[in-house]
Amino acid sequence: MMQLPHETIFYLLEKSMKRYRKLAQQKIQDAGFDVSINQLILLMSLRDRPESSQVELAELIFKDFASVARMVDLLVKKGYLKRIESKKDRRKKDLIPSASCQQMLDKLTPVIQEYRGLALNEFSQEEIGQVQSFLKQLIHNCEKHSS
Amino acid sequence: MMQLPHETIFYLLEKSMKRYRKLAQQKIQDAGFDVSINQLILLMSLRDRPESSQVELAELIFKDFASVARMVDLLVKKGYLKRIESKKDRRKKDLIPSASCQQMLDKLTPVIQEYRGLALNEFSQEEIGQVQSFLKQLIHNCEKHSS
DNA sequence: TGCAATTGTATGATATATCAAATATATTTG
DNA sequence: CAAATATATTTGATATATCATACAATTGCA
Repeated sequence: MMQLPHETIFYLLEKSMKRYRKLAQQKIQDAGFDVSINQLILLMSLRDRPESSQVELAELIFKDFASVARMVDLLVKKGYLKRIESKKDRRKKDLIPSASCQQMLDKLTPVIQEYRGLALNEFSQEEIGQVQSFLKQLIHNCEKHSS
Repeated sequence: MMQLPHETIFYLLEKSMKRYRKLAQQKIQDAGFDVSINQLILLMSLRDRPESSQVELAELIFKDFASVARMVDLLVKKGYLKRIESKKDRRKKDLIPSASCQQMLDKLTPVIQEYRGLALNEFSQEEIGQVQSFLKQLIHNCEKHSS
């Protein structure tokens, strides 16, 4: 007897991510900004580690190199990033945030804190910590059994 | 002071889903089948509720109507489903699994149980239950604050 | 009954995910 | 140093996600 997909914890994981992303996207949009959560995460990660290559960014945000390359394309088109050939390693491109990018990130800080808080409302640090441990173990299990 | 994206629980959620899907997809492929996990979940849900409309399927698997319509397209092309105009409600299409679909689902049953088991290895029912409660509350929180 | 609102599906547009392959540059190694 | 290998990015192809729109059929209600 097999559990149906929607009865398993995996579908709750998926559903919770989707609901969270929906909330986040809506709050970002309500605040008047034209970035997706994915793009925002990329920009925040880059702000934290300005030297990151696209490969490093991809690892940091669990995305494929190809996805990152295309997200950077879009962010360049939107005027939030510049791609400049690196002098140290000419395979690489330095990713330079524009002034409008910085402004946007600053203005979005309270928005991000708001939706994170709404999602995690009423949870204790202990609870969150327990779930985090669980997820880390789950990730470890999956990685152990897939190349 | 704001946590960086990759320090939050949301990124562990995202990462764990990706790792799990990767494991599952690989096991399905190793078993010699040409469906994605998404397609498999759709087919399993449909097997459980053969009368489902595409709208109901979409709700069941947390996907958009448009996604489901396109997934059904692909499954029809692959020969796993037939779309037949419903007699009761001519807006609807009845989704009829082919014999090869049934066979595939039967053969995949142990595969699915295997990768679920690998991912959840060493967790107790209590732990899983706690995480499920957490996720349900998280989903509820997000839904409460987004339309 | 007849029209308005709703429902089920399909499609278009764009963003992202994933795999594979191409290209350019760097690094290693014989 | 030259050739093999590795790394960083880009691009192509296809699947999926999301929003919007379109259209047909159904339902609800005046």
